[in-house]
Amino acid sequence: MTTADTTPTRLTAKPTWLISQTAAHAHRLLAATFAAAGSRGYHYRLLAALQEFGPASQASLGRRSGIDRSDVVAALNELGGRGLVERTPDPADHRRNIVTITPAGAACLHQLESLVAGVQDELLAPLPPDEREQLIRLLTRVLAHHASL
Amino acid sequence: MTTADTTPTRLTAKPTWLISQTAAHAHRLLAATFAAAGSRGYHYRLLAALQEFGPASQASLGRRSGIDRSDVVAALNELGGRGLVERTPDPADHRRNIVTITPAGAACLHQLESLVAGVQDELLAPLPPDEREQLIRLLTRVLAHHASL
DNA sequence: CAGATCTCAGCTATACTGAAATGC
DNA sequence: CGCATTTCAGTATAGCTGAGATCT
Repeated sequence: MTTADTTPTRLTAKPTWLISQTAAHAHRLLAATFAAAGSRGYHYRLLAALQEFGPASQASLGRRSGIDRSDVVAALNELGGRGLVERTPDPADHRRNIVTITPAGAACLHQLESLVAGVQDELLAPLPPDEREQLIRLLTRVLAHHASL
Repeated sequence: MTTADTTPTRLTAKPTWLISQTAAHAHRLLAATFAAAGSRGYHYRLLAALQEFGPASQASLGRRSGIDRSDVVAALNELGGRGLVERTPDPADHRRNIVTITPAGAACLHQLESLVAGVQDELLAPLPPDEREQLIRLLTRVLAHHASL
């Protein structure tokens, strides 16, 4: 019993199991990649949102990148400490901070972007291009359905 | 800025994002379902492995259900406290415990099983049967590839 | 001896809740 | 007033690591 143990088909046949296990694997790949670059997933997501839509409030950033308001604070503290973003009070609405990506932040994002692209390729290695597209379309539809409740 | 904020296409186009977000949603559904039944994911996985393969050592259980040796201990403590499993020393190998599912454990698993089936249906609601099969096959292949390294 | 097993203590990332302070 | 924003403190799960004690 020191070697192979089989996983119950009750589990392996279930979509939730397949998705969770695949996500866990993706997370391992991403976490290792980000850690090697001194970052983590939240950093990449926030920088990407800033680059694509420009300066924004923290609440808006959180909604765009799917990160809780509470975790946005901590992640921005880390990014700010590394000089990758800047936080300035919004003169038009004193409740808000306006978060801006710095040139160093854009450079960091650029580097992370190519690393992340490599992970996509590694994760979907066993699938040819057309089946990768199929998988992407199916997952997109599942997500869209649950987002538009 | 109080309402809709769009997610960057840089993120939404990436398989790792789609899979992680779908997994997060699946996890929310499962966690809520398990919590309502006074259990959690690890409990279901362990009970399923016990039912499908019969009594086993903790190490073997962990390998079958993909749970770390360390977490198996805690989860079995909880299951044991509720009388759903029994832990007895293995007379043939004094390092091991033999874990057995009790009738109460089997009943609990039966109940969880139908709840979990409902979650599968809810998660894949937007997909017709043939596309559900497609998604299952694609994910199975991805997982198989990374398992057989 | 090497190696497997069980247990405990602790860690990280993700995701989330509640509440306070402030401002619109 | 209700509501949005930022912040902090705390919770829970999943997935780990390291170490010790015990046994094959």
